[in-house]
Amino acid sequence: MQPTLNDVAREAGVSSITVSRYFNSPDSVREATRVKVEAAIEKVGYVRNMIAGSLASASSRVIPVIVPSLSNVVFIDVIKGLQDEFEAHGYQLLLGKTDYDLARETQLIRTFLGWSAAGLVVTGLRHDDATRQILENWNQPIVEIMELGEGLDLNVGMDHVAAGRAMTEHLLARGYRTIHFAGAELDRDYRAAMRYAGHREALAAAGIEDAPLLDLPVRQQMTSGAQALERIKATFPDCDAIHFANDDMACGAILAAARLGVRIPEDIAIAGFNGLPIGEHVTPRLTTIVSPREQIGRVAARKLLARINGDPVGELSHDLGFTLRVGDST
Amino acid sequence: MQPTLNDVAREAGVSSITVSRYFNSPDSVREATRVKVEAAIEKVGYVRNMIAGSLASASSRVIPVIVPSLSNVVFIDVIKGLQDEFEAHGYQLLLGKTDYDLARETQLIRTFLGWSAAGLVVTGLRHDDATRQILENWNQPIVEIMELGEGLDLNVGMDHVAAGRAMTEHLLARGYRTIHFAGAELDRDYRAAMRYAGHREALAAAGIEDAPLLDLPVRQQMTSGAQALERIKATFPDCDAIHFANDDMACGAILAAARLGVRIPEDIAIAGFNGLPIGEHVTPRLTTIVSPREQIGRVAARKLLARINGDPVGELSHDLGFTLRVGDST
DNA sequence: CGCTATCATGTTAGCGCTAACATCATTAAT
DNA sequence: ATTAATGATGTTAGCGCTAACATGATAGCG
Repeated sequence: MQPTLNDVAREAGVSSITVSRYFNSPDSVREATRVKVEAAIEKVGYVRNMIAGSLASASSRVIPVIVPSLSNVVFIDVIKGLQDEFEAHGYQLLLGKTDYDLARETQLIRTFLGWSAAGLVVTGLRHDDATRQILENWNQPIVEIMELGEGLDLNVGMDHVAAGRAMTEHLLARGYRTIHFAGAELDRDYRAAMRYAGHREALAAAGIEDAPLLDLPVRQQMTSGAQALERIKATFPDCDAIHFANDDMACGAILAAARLGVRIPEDIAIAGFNGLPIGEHVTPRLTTIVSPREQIGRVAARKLLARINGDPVGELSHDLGFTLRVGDST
Repeated sequence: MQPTLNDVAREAGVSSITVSRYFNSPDSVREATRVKVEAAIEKVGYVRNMIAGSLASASSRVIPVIVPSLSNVVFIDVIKGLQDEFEAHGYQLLLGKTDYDLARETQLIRTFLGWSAAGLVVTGLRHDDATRQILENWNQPIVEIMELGEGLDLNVGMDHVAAGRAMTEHLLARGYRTIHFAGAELDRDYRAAMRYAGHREALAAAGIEDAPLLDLPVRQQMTSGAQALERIKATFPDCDAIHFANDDMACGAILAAARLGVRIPEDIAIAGFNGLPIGEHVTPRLTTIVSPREQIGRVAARKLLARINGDPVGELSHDLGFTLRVGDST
C-alpha cells in the first residue's frame, strides 16, 4: 500500500493537516517543521493522492480540453500551447475529441464535470442546447477557443471572416478576378465556411457577385487539394485563382501542378490558410494566412489560470489576429 | 450543489448502492429497478462523481500517456490511436510531455500515480533508475511504446534497427554505394540513432565500413533536410544517396532539390522514414518506410485494457513491423 | 506581568462513493 | 411443504484528504 499523509505525519511528529498544509500553503508552515516534513516525505516515499485531495476540496487540478479532431495540425498546435502552460502550473490536461459531433461534446462535458475540473477549454462558440445549459450552470471558468464573439465566458481566437476577406482582397489586388474557393466538408469545418463568407464579402465589395465554391469530401487533405486543382482547371478554364480552405490542400495543389504542367501563379494562383512550415518549402512558396495556433493555446491557458486564481483576465474576448504571408504562388 | 447518488437513490426509492451498481455492474440490477433508477437520474440531472468513485475503489478510469514531444507527428498519430481506443472504452487520457528529459519523466509518473491510474503508457524502453524503481513497485499494467525488447511489462512498437537496415539494403540493391545518413539531434532522438545503427549494419554487411553521419541541430525539420542536402552536395560530391532520419527532412531535401537544380534520384537519391502523406505528393515520390504509428497507439491501448480487465494479452512484446514504400526518389 | 494579537498547529467531521458483508426475496429441487 | 441455492438489494464502514473551527505557542504592548 502507498504511504498516506498520516504516515508522513507520524514520521515527522506532526499532524496530518500540517503535512497537507506543507503541500497546499507552504508559507503557513514554520521553516523548521517544513524541514521535518520534507525529510519524512522523502523517507516514507510519499506520493500525494490527488483523488482524495480533490474529493475533500471539491476541486481538482485537471482541465479538460475538448477538440473536434486530432487529425488536424491546427488543434495539435493549440493543444501543444495549452499543455505547455498547464503543465508548467501543475495542472493536468484531460483530452477529449468530438469528431465534430455536438452531441458527443455534451457527453464529454458531462463526464468531465464529474472530475471536478478547475476549468474547461472547448473548441468553438457553437454548442448544442444541452451543452449550453450544463455550462451556464457550471461556475468554473471556461475558454472557448479558435473563434471570437459572444461566448459562455472567455474566448480566445481570431476572426475567420476577416481572414477570408483579407486573403481575397490580396488576390483582387493582384488582379485576379475569377477566384474559386475550395474546401473540404465545410459544413463540418464551419470556421472554413466563415472564411468563405469573408471571401464572398471581399468579392461583393469589388462588385463580383459570383463566388464559386468547390466543397470536396475529405479523405486526405493534400489529395483533395490536388483533386480540386485538376477539377477546376478542367471545368473552369477561366478561373485564375483558387483560395483554399487550408495549407494542406493548397500545397497538395501546388505539388500536383508541377506534375500536371500547370504554372503557378501564371496559369492559376494558389492561396492557403494556416501558415504551416511546408508552405515555405514548396515551389512556388505558398501565399497564406498565418494563424496564431500555439499562441491561442497559450493565451487560453493563461487566461483560464488567471481566472482560476482570481487574477484579472482582461477582455473576455481575446483576438490574436493573423498575418498575411505573401509567397510566390499568387 | 450537484446531486449525489443519494439524491438519485431517494428519488428512485432504492438505496445508493443500487444506483452505484446501476453504473458499475448493471447486470446485477433487476430490469424494473434499472428503469426506476434511470428515470431518477434523468429527473435530478445526476452526473457521476468520478473522484469519489475513484477514491472509494482506489482506482480511476484514467490512463496517463507520456510522450517526449508534441511537435513530432509520430507521437500525435500514436496519441490519436490511444485516445480513440481509450475513449471508446470509457477511459480518460491524461497527457504528459517530457521534452526528452528522463528526470521530467520520473516527476510526471510520480504525479500521475497519485491519480490511481488504471494503467500507464510511456514512450521508449529507456528510463532512469528512479522511474524504473517506481514502476517496478507499481502493480498496474504498463505499456512501453515505439520500441521492442525486454521492458517493464508490455511493449508495442517496431524494430528500428531493422528498419534502418531495410532501407539501406534497398539503397544498396539499387546500386548506391556512398550513402550518408542525416538526422537531427540523434542523441535525443535515440530511435533515429537505432535506425542509423541498422544502416551501419547493412553497409558493413556489404563490405562498406564508412557510414558518414550528418547530425544537425533541429530548428524545423524540413529546413534541416534542405540544409543537409546542400551541405552534403557541397562537401561530398561523391555521395550518391542520403538516408534521412525522417520524412520531414527527406521532403525538405526533395523540395530544396528542385530549387537547387539537383536531380533526384539521378544526382542523388533520397530516402526517408515514417510514411507521411506528404511523401506521396512530392516529385519524385519519396521512398520511405511506413511506420505503424496509429496502429501502435491502438494496439497499445487494447493490450493495456485487456490487462486491466484481466483478459489474456498474448505476447508481452508486440512487433507491428514496417513496410518499405518504394517511391521514385531512390 | 497580564492581556491581546498573531502565528503555528491540532481536532473533528465529512467530501461521495464503493467493498464487503448481511439480509431478504425468489426459485428450484426434493 | 421444506430446504438450499441463487439473485437482488441493503447496511456499515472507510478510502485519504481538506475545510472549518479550536487550541496552543509566541511576541508585543502598556
